[in-house]
Amino acid sequence: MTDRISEAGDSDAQPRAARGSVKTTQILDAARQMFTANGFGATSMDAVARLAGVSKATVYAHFHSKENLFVAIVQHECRRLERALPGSEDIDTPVAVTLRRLGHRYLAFLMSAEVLAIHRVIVAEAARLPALGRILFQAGPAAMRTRIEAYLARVSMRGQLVMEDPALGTQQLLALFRGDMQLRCLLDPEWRPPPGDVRRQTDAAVAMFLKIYAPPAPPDNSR
Amino acid sequence: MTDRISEAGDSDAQPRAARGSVKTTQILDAARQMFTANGFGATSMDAVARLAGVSKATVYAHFHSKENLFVAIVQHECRRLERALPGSEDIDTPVAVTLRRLGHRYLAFLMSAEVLAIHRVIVAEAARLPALGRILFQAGPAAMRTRIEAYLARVSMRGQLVMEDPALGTQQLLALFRGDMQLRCLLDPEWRPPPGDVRRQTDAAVAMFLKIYAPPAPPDNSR
DNA sequence: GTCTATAAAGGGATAGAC
DNA sequence: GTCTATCCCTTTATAGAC
Repeated sequence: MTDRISEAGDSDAQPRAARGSVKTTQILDAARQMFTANGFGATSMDAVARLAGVSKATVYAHFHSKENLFVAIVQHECRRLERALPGSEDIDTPVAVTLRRLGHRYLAFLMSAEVLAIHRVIVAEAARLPALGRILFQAGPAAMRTRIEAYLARVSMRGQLVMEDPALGTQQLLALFRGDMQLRCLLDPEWRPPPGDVRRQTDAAVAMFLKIYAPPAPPDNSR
Repeated sequence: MTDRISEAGDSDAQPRAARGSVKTTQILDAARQMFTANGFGATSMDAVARLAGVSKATVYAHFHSKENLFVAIVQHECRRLERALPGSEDIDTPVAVTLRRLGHRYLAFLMSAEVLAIHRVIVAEAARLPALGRILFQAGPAAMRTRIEAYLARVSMRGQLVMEDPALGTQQLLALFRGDMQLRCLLDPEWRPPPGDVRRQTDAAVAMFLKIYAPPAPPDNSR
């Protein structure tokens, strides 16, 4: 059990050397590739060092241990992910259009190779590093939920939707977007949604959502 | 990379010894515990042998390799899971009641420790053993979908629901049941849904579902 | 900080006796 | 089939020179 993880990992997952140094970047990049491609257990520090073009001792000079490096990677990826989340700023576009566009971008994001990879590696190690899962959940699903909720609350206030509980509505909308596509991609990496299915799924989700939450008799100017 | 997996694994994941033998059962049981608790990479054959109370050579006498043993475990668990899926047989109970009960059992099932564990270990190794992911998806989500779809089609034929596309309706219903609870449990093993949330979520899902698919003006005899 | 070389430990898998 | 003992390899991590 070489890759058993003792605790919640070192609290400082920072490189010991200068943060922006060239080698540090090379190591982080190589580690990201290896960890997301092969997972924690199947990635050796030798392989990381080789891919980064440095010696193994250099890797250890920058990161105390393998777990330390892993935590640094995950935190780094979470920051990237959070920045890449689709927004929904256009308040004047018809709600249906915004929601469809949002769903499309959300699904494309969720099922991109990078996001699936980070999900996989987190799920795999979550039992031994619970803190990482929480970090990812906050940076990903929770952040997304907050953004959508704010948007839904805003258009509700403007009377474009009738929604008592924006938190519930957000959960429902995102769940309808996802369907089982995300889980299926995680379980079967060779599976990809058939062409057109993403659009069909988002359209069906928005249609269902609006049947519930659209105001009683609005002039339908969304299509 | 000792735990890199070359191919789709041996096609026969059967023990070489008699199937029902006591030692075989002990080994399978020990391996299930270790794999689901620690994942593939972090589980050593030594540990399995020790927990099973046999020697390592005996383990190898029953299963050609570590991957072989892993595949056998996953297949075994999938059969167990499929048998444990909640059914929906009572055709005369009001639809709302059946759906609420179904959702409750579905969520309890999805978030049981055993199901989460097998999901985790599959997601972790899916990149290297894609066949396993497909097997689990067929045994789990796909099988569940088929059952619900058959039920929804049946009650639709009896006029208790108005639904053009039972496949779509099934996807929507299950997605609403899950929300983000499953993913959150996978990412953060220490997180559990707050008491009452499961019921609230299923009730909200059924309410939304029926607002869409209930017949126009039925005598509401479900509550 | 960075390298080469190596220590120390653990892993999967097998030989050979019974 | 089952055990004990062991082979052989990879892994993490470090020592010591520069």
